[in-house]
Amino acid sequence: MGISDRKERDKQEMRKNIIDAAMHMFTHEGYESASIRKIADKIEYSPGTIYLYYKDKDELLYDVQAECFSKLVELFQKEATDADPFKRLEQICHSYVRFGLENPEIYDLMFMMKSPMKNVHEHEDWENANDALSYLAKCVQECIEKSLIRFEHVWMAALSIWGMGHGLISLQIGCRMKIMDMDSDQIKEAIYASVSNYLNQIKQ
Amino acid sequence: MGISDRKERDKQEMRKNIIDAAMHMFTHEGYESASIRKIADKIEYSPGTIYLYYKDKDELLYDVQAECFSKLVELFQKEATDADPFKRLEQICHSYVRFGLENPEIYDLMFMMKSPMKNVHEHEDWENANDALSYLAKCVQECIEKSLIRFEHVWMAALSIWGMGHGLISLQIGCRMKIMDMDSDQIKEAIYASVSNYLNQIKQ
Amino acid sequence: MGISDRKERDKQEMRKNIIDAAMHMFTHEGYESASIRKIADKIEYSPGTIYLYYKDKDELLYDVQAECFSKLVELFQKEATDADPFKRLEQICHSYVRFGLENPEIYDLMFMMKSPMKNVHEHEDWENANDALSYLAKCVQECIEKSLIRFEHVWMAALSIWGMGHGLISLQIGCRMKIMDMDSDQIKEAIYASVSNYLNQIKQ
Amino acid sequence: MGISDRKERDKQEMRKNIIDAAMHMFTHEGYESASIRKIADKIEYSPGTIYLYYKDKDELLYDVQAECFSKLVELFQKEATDADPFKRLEQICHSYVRFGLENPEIYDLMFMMKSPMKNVHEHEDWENANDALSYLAKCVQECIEKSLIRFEHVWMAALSIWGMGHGLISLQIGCRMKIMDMDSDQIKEAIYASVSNYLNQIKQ
DNA sequence: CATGAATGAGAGTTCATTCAT
DNA sequence: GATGAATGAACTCTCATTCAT
Repeated sequence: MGISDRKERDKQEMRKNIIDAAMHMFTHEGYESASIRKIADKIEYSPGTIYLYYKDKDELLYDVQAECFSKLVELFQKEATDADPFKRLEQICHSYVRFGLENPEIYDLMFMMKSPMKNVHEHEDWENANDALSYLAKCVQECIEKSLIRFEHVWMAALSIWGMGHGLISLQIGCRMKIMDMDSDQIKEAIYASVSNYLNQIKQ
Repeated sequence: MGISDRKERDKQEMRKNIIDAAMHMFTHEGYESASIRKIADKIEYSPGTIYLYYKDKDELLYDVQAECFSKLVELFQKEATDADPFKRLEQICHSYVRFGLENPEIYDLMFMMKSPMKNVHEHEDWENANDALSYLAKCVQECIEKSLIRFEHVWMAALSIWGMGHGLISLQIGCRMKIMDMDSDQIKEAIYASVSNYLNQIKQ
Repeated sequence: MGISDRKERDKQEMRKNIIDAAMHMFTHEGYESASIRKIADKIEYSPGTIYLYYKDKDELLYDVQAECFSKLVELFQKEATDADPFKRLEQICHSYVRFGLENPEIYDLMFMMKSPMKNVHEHEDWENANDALSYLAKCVQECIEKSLIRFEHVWMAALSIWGMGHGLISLQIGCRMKIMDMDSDQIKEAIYASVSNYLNQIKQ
Repeated sequence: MGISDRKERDKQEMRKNIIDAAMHMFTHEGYESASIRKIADKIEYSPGTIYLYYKDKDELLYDVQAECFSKLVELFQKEATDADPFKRLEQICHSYVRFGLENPEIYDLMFMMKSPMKNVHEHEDWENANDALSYLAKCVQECIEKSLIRFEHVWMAALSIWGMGHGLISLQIGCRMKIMDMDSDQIKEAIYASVSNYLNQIKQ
């Protein structure tokens, strides 16, 4: 028992190394640099070794994504703690937007790239996102229970709020905000303002 | 005069061919198939020929994007014609969402992929999107002038509406809706419903 | 007669245009930019037109080379005019070296690139270089006749002097002087000094 | 230890294969045939394999150049061994000229082509050439110390001798000797004669 | 005379992945 | 378990040249 435990532990450790290296490449050199070879180089293993732990690149990216999500959850747990559900909702949204704008490459991996989603099959769960979205969903549920927002269904509220936040962030990451006649800082301000404004609109 | 006219026409026609081929590949085989080689193959020309009309792939994609936007504008002009600005706003949103959900690869090219945006430099306009977004902006402006929606600034209203629509569509295109416990059709319904709901929320 | 004369004149004029454009590209953008297409673009003709005047690129380059040589001869005629043959020899060498160091791309075309020489066949003359090298040869001949240099044969003297000058210039143009522990200016000084020194050595 | 040694040996062997193939192509098919693809074909590997050993073509060519230089040094060590420094100098020059005339494509790579020099940056050493030129420099130094040649500075003597030799060889390789009214064999004779004559001129 | 669209061949390079060791 | 050499297919792009008009 002890032996197979250790093996499992070793395996997890190695996976962790791989993931950390990949995240570092994403963050610091852009997702275009995150090739299997370069990740392997970074941890000083051979490319082949990666395939002992992941069947293909998509699977690896899925795990990297998981790690990113746990960072996001940590952020929520640190920054979105107000007792008042609506205020907490505001905190969640603010953290989410900041996370996206400050970590565009990682946000891309989490919410935009198709590759990591290839292994989440129809009728399966996207486990990576569960905790983060539950955090939002629970908060939304409290808001609804206390009639703090103009929604009846939790799922529609959560989806709408997420949609609004994601929409604004991803337009910016994808350079589509160039159509607004603003510089980069102004755009970021506008995004924060739009989200705040939206929350005010749904407040009741 | 006639000659140079014809030449110009021929040139435009060829560009049109290239764009159509590229759009076809996008739509039917996914954006991964949209390599210069494959596009050239499709129109039965050599890869080099593409470079007589476009200086690089990004420039070509930018033009394909333009074509996509003109389809979207056409759609608006056909489907979003109600005299009442708020109803027209609803029509615009509905058309936009349907366009995105029915043409995911093309929507990707228009609003998500980075490549075609590389030739839109800082402080420049993203001309491709002008007409489509003006269509929305004008409608929003009328809504605000007639106090039909709970917004003061045109740009914030337009950005928010676009953000919400884009957010929901792009989450779906990027397979992130897998987290919702619904099948594909239910998700699409949920997106339409969320957008409608949002419009009701901002109605005043 | 008049008509065919004019045609010939026109033809020469066109060739001159092509050559000038090519030289300009060589000088200002490097020989790598001197593609047929770019030359044609520069004179606002089509690539095909070039082939009405030259059977291939090598032939064109040969003509560009001719133009370069006439510049060199002009330089000799302006700067190498001393009545004393040995002093004139010094002037010739100095002008030649300066020409090479100041116009490396053109020097390359004249004395290093293989392409323009492809149309000078075995047992044929390299006409382009005749005037420039005659200028040197005549000067050398006078030097020998007046016993100013330690050579008996004109051809060997001319070949040696040219060899020395060309050797030093082409090593520099080809970046081989990097082996000397000197910066760019020092190297150029060293080249001038070596040539002067050589002339002193052969002086008698 | 033994294992990593073998690995290193294997790696060096493979590099040697690549270099040999490249040299062979240079020698027998001309430098235009020395594309990555063709070199890979020759050793029956895929093009990508080359990039496991060299980061780009310039780096490969630089290594091929190194190999060429070691051949030249070998030649010096075999043929330029006279105890008398001046006689050794004559032997060096003779070997150098013969090497150049008999291996024009390789000489081109060593002393004329720009590509392999791209990785020798400003203020860096051109290591490949060190041994060969030291061989010359040491000999020249002895000559000067024993007052056998009319030079004071080692570097100027070496530069001049190299310049003369290189000038004559490279004019011939570049087909510029076509201007001399001689056939190929006569030209080679003339080059040897000119170099000998030069050495006599600087003898004191 | 001039066009200029088109070609075909080729360049260097990068990638995810495999597999004998 | 780990290696790392090797693959094969793909990529974007450039070029000298041709030829129907």
